[in-house]
Amino acid sequence: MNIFRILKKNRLFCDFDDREINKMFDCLHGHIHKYSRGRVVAEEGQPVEEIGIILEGSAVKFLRKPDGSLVNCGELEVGDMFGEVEGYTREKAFTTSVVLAEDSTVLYISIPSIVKQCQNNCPHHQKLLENMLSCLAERIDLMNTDQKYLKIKSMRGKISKLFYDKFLQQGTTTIHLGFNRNEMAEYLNVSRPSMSREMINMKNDGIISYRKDEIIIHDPDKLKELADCAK
Amino acid sequence: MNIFRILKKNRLFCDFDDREINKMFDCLHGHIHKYSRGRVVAEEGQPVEEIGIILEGSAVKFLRKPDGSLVNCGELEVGDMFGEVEGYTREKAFTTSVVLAEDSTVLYISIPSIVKQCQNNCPHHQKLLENMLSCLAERIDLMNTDQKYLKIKSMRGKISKLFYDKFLQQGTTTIHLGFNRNEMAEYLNVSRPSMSREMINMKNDGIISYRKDEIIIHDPDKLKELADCAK
DNA sequence: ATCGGTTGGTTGCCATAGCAACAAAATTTT
DNA sequence: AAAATTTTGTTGCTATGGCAACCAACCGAT
Repeated sequence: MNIFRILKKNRLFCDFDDREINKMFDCLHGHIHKYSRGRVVAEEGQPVEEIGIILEGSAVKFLRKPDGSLVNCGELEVGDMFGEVEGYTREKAFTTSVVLAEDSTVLYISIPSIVKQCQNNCPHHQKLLENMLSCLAERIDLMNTDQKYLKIKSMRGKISKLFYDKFLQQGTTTIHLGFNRNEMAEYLNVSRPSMSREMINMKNDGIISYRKDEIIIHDPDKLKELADCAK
Repeated sequence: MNIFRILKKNRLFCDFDDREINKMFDCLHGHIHKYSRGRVVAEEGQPVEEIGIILEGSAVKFLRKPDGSLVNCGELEVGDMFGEVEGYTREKAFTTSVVLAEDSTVLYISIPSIVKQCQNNCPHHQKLLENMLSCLAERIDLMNTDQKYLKIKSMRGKISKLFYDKFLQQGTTTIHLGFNRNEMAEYLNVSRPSMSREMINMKNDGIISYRKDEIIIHDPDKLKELADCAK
């Protein structure tokens, strides 16, 4: 495990070199824990003490519904963190529980030490701070995007906007989703059969064709129009 | 206009006293502009130079759709700010346009100076920083809430969750919405007639009754159940 | 090759919510 | 107070999408 390589996947540390990260370790009161699969490392409603970063393994975020059932509401992979949002709210309480999906290693760093003046007068500290702000700001950006899909009412609109956005991102008429059908349906908050049905319609209309994860866009203009006028 | 009183409505400055705010004015390169109604103070896609805070007047946020039409996507009142999210993303570009709805006064503050070490070694600076982090973190929290409503598929589920949340917030079985029907329908992303129809059904089922902005909850348990099992 | 397991495709039926259109209050303006 | 405007209630019709259920294809392991 190369901890530096892992941390550079994280928005907080992405633009630091190994020496700099090493130096900051102390200021941030970094410490590492190993856990086995199934361990609950964050409990919904409980106070957030530190920010956790997954170094090895993976985790699932859960929301506890009042009837006691758990709803999966996201995954954490290597390099992902938890507690970095709740840690800076007034409540400072976890809004989800985090359960390790496999044996995992977690790095913890102190929340206040990111904003506090560094005693060692470490010049990287300010950069870290900027990264934390970016991290939150960009998350807001991302959530705005997600909301757009949710707000579109028609199936064709949702699908078109998703495909068109991928088209713009990837720049080719053959796009890769990075979703299987179930995940895509869940992301768009629709049922898989209904989504499938509409994809067939769009295929029949000559707008797209597809095979598994690969979508071929035959009529980008039409797709754009559908994506744009979708409310 | 009491600028201090206004600024204290803002999450950034809410826990400072007048003297402290005054002192920070320089560090933040604060400067004030007056504009007349209709002035575009932020243009979607353009770089964010500073954070703006409305001191007098109000503004509307717009998204420009590709066909050129503008979609209202939020209002700014006295004490609200704009650019505080985009200013900390990598792109540093406005994601919406901000147009003043009346003659207005705007206070601008510098974006980097919030994270930079204060030359005057101003002790309040760190507090400000924490507030900025809170501001973003709490926004994420809020957006998570909004998303919950959007993800619920049934009309009754949406309505029930909204009312039940208000019930928990306000602590009384008679709640005030702070929405008219149009706004409520827009917030829930549904059509007003359909929403109205379902509210009538719920009234007939003896769960609620209402008159304008005032909702009386007759059966909180039932409402809770509906809100909870809503997917 | 055969067997489970997963993923994707397909269908019919039905409840739901959108929409248009109008009616009735209620509130603001004159 | 009357008029105008906004807000809310009401309705019928229809398109849409959820759901259950099933089939087909694919994939990795024995």
